[in-house]
Amino acid sequence: MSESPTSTVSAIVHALADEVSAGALPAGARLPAQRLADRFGVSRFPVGQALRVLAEHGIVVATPGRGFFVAPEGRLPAAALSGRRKPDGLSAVYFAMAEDRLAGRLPDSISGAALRERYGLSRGQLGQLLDRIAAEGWAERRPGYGWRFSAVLTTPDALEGSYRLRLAIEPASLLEPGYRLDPALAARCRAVEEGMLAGGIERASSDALYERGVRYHEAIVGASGNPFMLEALQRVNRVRRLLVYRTLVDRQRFYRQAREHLAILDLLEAGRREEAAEAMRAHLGAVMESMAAARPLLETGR
Amino acid sequence: MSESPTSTVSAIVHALADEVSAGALPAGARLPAQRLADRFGVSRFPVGQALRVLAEHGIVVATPGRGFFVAPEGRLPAAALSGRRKPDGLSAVYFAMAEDRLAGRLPDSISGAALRERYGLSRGQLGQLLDRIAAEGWAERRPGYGWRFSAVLTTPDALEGSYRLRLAIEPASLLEPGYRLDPALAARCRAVEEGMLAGGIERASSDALYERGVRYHEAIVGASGNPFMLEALQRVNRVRRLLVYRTLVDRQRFYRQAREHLAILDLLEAGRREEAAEAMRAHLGAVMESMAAARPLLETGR
DNA sequence: TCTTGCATTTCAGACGTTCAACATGCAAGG
DNA sequence: CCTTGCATGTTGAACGTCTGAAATGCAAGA
Repeated sequence: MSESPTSTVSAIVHALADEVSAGALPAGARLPAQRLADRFGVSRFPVGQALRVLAEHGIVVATPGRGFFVAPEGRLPAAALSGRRKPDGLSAVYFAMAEDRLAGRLPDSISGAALRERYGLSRGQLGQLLDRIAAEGWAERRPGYGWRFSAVLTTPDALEGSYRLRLAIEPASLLEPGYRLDPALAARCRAVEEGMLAGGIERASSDALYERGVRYHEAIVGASGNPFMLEALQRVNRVRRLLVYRTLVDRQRFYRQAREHLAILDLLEAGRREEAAEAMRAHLGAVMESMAAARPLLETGR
Repeated sequence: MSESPTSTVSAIVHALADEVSAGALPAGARLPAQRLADRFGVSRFPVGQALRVLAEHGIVVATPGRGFFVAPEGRLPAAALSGRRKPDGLSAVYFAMAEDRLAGRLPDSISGAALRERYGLSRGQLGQLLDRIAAEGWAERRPGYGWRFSAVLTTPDALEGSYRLRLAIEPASLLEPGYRLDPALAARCRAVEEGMLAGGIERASSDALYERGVRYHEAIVGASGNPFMLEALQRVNRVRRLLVYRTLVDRQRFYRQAREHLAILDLLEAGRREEAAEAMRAHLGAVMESMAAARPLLETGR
């Protein structure tokens, strides 16, 4: 606990905690470092560190000289650890910047030095951040010095445009030859949606609701096996998050969305893909309409 | 001529050379540095350098103390300069790397140091390159060290998948509300296509043919005003270039393409967008079929 | 033989420095 | 008055160094 785990190590820690917590790794299961290393695509070194961290939390037990095993009473601490991932520090700045920008607190044009000053970033951090933002399309380098924020995202049309792209891609993805929705994945999606209907919508933060929707749609489109379609959707979703932050969410409409998500899953699992595509079209159209109703909120600013 | 022009300066040089060559800037026109600087969004400094370069080429004349003017006989050297842009050094490595990868000369997994060694790159250069490649989706950082090339692009399906994304996006873009094709842009597109039919197809390199097609489609989709659709198309086109390099082009089919391009322009300018969308669908479908016929070539490797 | 634990080697990111390129203010001239 | 030319201040990218982290090889033990 004294050490601050690096990204790789903590990723492994959380992945294993998840599996123990979910019961995928039963108590007493052996955990050979080499096996785990292969699975995560890393060497045994960070795996060993991760196991030591897990041992400190009582999730696994170390038998000196013989290896690591899942602790008999490991599921509880695993569940505790599984929840709280440390938030990326840079992401916080990213959202702060997006918020500042959308609220009009950042000028159209600004130098990198000014941004570093404002957000307290090092050179490298600012570089990463702005590269990411530039890739998402809401800022670009100016010739010469500095950066220019593009006006695209501040217009109310932007959100609508993002939905129209989804309307073009998502139904089409369901009709891709070779479409195959993994049953296990479908079951997980179904469980999430049903959990939402059974009270989850009230409990979840609006951030979590957005995440859930994104994951559902990306899973459905990803099953098409067309990486270009999936990537286009992922990109538009990353930007859409910024826009959605500024709309008030009507929690009621998430019930309808969840039911529609389930209906689409039903159709897909029954192999009725044309109907599923039509349902997806209707679903997105409905979401778009309910969004258009909330549109005045966008224009008033914060 | 002795100096090696920086990117900003050479961009201005070529932009001005283009305008002089096209006759947009008539002989004797005055070229105030401040005006040009505002137009390009930079300061007077690089503009002054660019003007000096143009003076060396005889495209403009400097009247000491009074400023720069387009040279009476400036159009010829301008046309000469307008053609040959200096190719980005990093781009050459990029294509070499793509070529090596698609030909199987690069392993699935490789460390950054090995890549730097192989292509003679500095740390920063390799970073830029791999970030770009990662953004395009054909390589990704491995946890730990090194990079992993994704298998996606080496499969023959990839090219087909890229067309199916375009098939979803492009016709839809023509039906976007607010679609407006700038008449001047339409005229330029038309001129290019007609030039192609009138012998341009035989003269152009296959690289130029690809460029021409991309520009046409991106112009058409860009007129939708939906930045998400345009960006999705641009991204898929960047990757598609790599795949197309490995297919043999049948020059004959470009005649048919050019005619279809013109027919779509006709429909758009007549405001018959639904029909244009349908024609675009048919056009892409035809291209995809002719590509499928060439598919065995992809599988044999170089 | 397979495993862990340790030591060595390799690697890439962070940091600070240097330098070329750009912005800007000012003086001089048409 | 507007323009150019020059001098000064600012910015960001390239380079080299350094440090922490990961890969790898090897020995010991179950």
